[in-house]
Amino acid sequence: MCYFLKGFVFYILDKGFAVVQKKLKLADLAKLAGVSTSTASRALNNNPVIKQTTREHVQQLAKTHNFSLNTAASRLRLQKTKVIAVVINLEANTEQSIDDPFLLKVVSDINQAVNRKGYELLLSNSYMAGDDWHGYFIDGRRADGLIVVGQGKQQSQIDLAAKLGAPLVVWGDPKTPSEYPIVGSDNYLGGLQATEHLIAKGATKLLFLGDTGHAEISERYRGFNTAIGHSRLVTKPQTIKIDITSHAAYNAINQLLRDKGLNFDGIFACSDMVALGALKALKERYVSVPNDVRLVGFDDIAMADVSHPSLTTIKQNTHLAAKMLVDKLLAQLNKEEVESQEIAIELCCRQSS
Amino acid sequence: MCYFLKGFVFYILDKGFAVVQKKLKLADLAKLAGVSTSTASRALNNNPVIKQTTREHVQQLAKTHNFSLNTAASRLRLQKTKVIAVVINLEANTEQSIDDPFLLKVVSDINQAVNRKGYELLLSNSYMAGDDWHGYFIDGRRADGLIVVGQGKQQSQIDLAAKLGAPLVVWGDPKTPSEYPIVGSDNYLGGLQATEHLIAKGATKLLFLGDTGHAEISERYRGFNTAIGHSRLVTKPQTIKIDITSHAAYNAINQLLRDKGLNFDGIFACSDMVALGALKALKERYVSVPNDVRLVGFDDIAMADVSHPSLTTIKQNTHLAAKMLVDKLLAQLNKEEVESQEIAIELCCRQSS
DNA sequence: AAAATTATTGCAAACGTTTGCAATAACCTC
DNA sequence: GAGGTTATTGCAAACGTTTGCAATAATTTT
Repeated sequence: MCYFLKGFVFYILDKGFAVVQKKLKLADLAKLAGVSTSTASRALNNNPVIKQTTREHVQQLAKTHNFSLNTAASRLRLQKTKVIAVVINLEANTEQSIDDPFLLKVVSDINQAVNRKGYELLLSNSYMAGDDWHGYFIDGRRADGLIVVGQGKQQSQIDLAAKLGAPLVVWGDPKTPSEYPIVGSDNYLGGLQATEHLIAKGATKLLFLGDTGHAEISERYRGFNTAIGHSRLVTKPQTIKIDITSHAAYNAINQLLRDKGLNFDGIFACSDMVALGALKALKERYVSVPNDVRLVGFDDIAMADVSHPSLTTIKQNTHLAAKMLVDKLLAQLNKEEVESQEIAIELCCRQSS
Repeated sequence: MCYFLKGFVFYILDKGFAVVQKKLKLADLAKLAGVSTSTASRALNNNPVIKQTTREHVQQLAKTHNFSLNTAASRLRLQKTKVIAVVINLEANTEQSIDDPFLLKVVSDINQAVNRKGYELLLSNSYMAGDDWHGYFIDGRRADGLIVVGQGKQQSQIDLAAKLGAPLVVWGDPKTPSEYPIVGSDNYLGGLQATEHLIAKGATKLLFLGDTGHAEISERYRGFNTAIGHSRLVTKPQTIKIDITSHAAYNAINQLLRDKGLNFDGIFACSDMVALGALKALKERYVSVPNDVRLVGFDDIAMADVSHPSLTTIKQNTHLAAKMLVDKLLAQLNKEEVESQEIAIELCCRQSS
């Protein structure tokens, strides 16, 4: 085949030896179809003002020629991008890292939810976006809206972006008062149920493992304390503040056992990774789980089910949460009012308790 | 403050009650600086042809006004996006899912490597991109290049995109002959070392667990068989073909133990998730690891170290691989010739063997 | 069959950058 | 201080869409 079009020639060599093919622009496609650029544009967008047969003709031609619109031009003209930015909001220093399986699961679920709505996903972080997220993403026309994963310890960047008018939603603790919608699990109830479960299983000397500086985790901690308050049998609980990593948990439990011996019989870990780190330390010192120590985690990551003993945990419904996040963001783009929303959690009772 | 600019007025209310601020365009910034648009553009790009003081003045002004370029316009004009698309290439049906921790780790490492080079990351998949990746990403000006994660079982989409001239690199098995560069671990050597290790630890009845239809895994399998060929003690090994998930592995080992009893004493699992699934099944039936069965995985995901017994595995250097992928892609954008590259693997000897 | 209505198309401007080229300003050199 | 060189700036076009409005073609009404 060989086409001549005003201004240039392009070849398609079917043999597969070489394919030199100048990119078709809409004007070229229009010429091939024998219509004006505007008609071609409308035809591709299935605008009913264009005659049915013309629409089909142009669309057919676009398909056979593998035509794709230049999104840069389109975005410039339309002032929207059909892109949603996901910002992983983690403290720069140590702490829970981007490698955290739970966070990645959240991102993956968001990705699916975003795609289902016909949007693309720009994966980002504060390293790229700097401090002024509104400027970078919205003014910069990189995305139409933001999904922030993680409230972080201080929320100044989120607050600023929201104040400047960036459409945004946050994965975090929905009980936090805020100007923007927050979607997340009922962390308080999760903490409560986890701890009640530990107590029901006979634990009386409880240990909380996690970083209460986090909004979400402080709610889980509140639930922990409430449950203990309801019980007469439980003596004064311990709290060990650690980074949200399995490694930190492993070290913390090791040290505790070394220093004070086994002075607890139930652990509520603020995340599954933390629980698994603790579990490893316990097993290495031949502390039986669940006989000597009952253990409950949070998240229900894939590993929870695969570990031995499998991990009792509070399941976070990331799939549903992702859908809610995207729905609320799109509603905002649509100028609707939206509110924070709590996602129900579920106790998954397994072998560790 | 209150600025008057030809055509509109905007206010910045410092009290924080409301911020109504029309987006500055380059022309506005130029006007504020008292220079032409072209000078402003060059100043922002730090073009040395512009006087030092002018450059600083404009840059300063841009900073105080939180100016950001409209990337849509910029991309249209420059014909490049400063975006790299990452395509997760998974079979639609069951199989290894996007939730797989190892894959997510790879994506996360790529994200970092991409950012370090000043590019952004568009996270995508065949659901969005359809069949014609070149058309969608490159012609559509969504990205300047593609990183494909996973060769998939058939590579028609990758081949097509490459043939059409899309700058692309693939995470996969670098020994596969291809028109495009593939970066990945030395899977053959990994399989070889893993299996030699099992044999060295005294295993004689070996079991391979995984899907040999995959390019990478078939290489690991080749290494497995080579190692066995070198040994006199090992009797005819078994191969169980399963999806690359812990669940499938758990079921497979359960069924094998039920049907044939413990007829193996060493397992080479094609991935850590598979190994962990197998481990769980073994522990539930009180088969001791490593005493009765030695177990080696592949990947070295975070869980490998946290499981109990911790998992001996072949570590894939995803961090380095991600850097190589990005470097090679950028080199391609730079019209340089690039080749496939093998990343060294490393045996991580832990408790399971 | 003319007039009025409706269906369909095309013209041209606009979106906000970047850059080749021309123009001017500043500086040297003799 | 005239002529030549260099440093600095601005004009205007171009990137490829989409869309308001005007224009034409097709259809209906009278």
